[in-house]
Amino acid sequence: MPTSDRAVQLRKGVLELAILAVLAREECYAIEIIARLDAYPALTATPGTVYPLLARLDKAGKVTTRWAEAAGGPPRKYYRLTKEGRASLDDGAKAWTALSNAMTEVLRKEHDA
Amino acid sequence: MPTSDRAVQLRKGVLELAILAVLAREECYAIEIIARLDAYPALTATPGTVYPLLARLDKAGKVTTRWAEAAGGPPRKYYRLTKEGRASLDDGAKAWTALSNAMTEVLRKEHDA
DNA sequence: CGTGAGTACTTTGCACCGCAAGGATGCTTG
DNA sequence: CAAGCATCCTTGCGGTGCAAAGTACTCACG
Repeated sequence: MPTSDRAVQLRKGVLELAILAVLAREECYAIEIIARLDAYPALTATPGTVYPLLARLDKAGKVTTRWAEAAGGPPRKYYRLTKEGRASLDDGAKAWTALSNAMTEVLRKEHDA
Repeated sequence: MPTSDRAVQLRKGVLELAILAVLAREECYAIEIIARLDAYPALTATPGTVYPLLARLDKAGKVTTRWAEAAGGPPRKYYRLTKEGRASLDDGAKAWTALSNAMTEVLRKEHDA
């Protein structure tokens, strides 16, 4: 196990949000996304996680894809946020904030008390 | 909004932590825990979630249980945090903080940018 | 030319979690 | 005793993250 089992569970649902956020900045291809997330140690993700997730986003209409030839390597599949994707990101950011605030409060009131 | 709701996914792994935090304050029985969590709108949980979760905590040695007669109702099963449970809570709180900080940062840098 | 290294995409199968729905039991009150 | 409430527990489904393995394209080098 690369990370504790708890971290795996905590990440559920969060990675989708993180990826939407990354794509909000600019169009990316999968490995680029993974590299960006790697900048945040708690958010590292593997291809086995990211590719199915991107496929889901595509199917849900939250992103569009386009193939582009790359110099010195196989073609890359770029993902771009749609309006729906942007709305989903905004929505998710609110849900995250609500959850984050609730947890901060419960940990402070109950745990530290 | 069955299980496909984003909030449902975001909650994964978080509820265990929230329950450990509640039990850190004082011994509780299941319905009491649910009521406490209800004070935090983002953390409401149903019996179908809480009972299996508590059974897991028990099996993992993070809590101990004891039956107590209750005036005006069936006996209640009280859950109390063990040392391991306390350690798991401290550990989880750190993992949560790390994830929370990472998400806050990624949302700010990528989303708002 | 062909072999290997590096880049990039995809699929499969497993383990875990939250939840709705339903069921079982004990205590109280009319 | 019947109705109602409080409390506990189980089953089955859908969704997610992950490791592992597989495919395909390009370039460098002998």
